[in-house]
Amino acid sequence: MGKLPAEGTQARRFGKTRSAQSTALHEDYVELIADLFEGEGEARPTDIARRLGVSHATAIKAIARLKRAGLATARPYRGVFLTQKGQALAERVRLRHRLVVDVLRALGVSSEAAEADAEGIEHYVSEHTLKAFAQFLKSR
Amino acid sequence: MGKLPAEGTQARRFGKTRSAQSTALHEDYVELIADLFEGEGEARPTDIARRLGVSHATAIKAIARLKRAGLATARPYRGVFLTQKGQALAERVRLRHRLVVDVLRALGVSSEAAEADAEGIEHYVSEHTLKAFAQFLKSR
DNA sequence: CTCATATTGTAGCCAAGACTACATTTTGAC
DNA sequence: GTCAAAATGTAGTCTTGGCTACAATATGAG
Repeated sequence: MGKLPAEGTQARRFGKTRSAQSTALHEDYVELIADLFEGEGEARPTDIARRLGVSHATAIKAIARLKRAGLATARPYRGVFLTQKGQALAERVRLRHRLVVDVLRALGVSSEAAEADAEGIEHYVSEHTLKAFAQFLKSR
Repeated sequence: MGKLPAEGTQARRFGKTRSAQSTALHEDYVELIADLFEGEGEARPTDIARRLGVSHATAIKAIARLKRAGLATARPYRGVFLTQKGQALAERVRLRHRLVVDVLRALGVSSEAAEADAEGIEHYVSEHTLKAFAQFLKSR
């Protein structure tokens, strides 16, 4: 880390994005695991992999990273579970996702496109912007 | 590549995002190089690195990837130039960036947050959504 | 014209995220 | 209860994007 921009001539964007990238995948996995729990009652690596469109090996490695990050627990052949921290993250992610989708739809984006785009967009919406979104939806 | 989702039970989001990830950095670099050209008349690796907040070595490697992707050319110690393809991409990216920022601001997001968030968001806004954004801005 | 300094380039390392191929467990049919 | 099939896990490889450390080239003072 370290070495913040400090911008020379024409201060501009860039900066945050870089480190945020890492978080996005965690968020996707956690969100999906919470989802599977609700729908299926359990979250198995194979289902996770299928839903994310990756190989099961990839999913398992990602789950290992979730464990390292303290977001999930998993015993061999016994499925994946979210820790409290993981569940909290899942909840936040879910609210944010819904908010982004709602805003997009309010702007005239089709439901399908809204869902699809939100999946990418949601990871980059700051708290500030999130609040503005909520405000906008309320007052219109 | 290959192996598209095909979704089992409750078809949901995910899918596109994965491959789009790779494009985002290319877009950032191309956008910045175009920027530097306008502002400084040239795009040097060190400036690029400073503006992106990465080491110059990282920037140089990224530039090599841009060259491989046919977006830029660069002769040793002679700066970086965008190909036609690179310039076209830069233009598209710039328009999109502006549109995203304008929409965010229209929704009540502060200029600073709009600029910052747009940097991440813009890479995930589809053509469809872009059109909706333009429409929204026009008709209000 | 020389030489210190700044810029640029190269090499080697690392972690993440993805894959395929192979090994191990579980599970369910029989 | 056995055994094949499905699920899960492990190992090894690749690319990307990042870093530091070191080498090479330009540039500008003098």
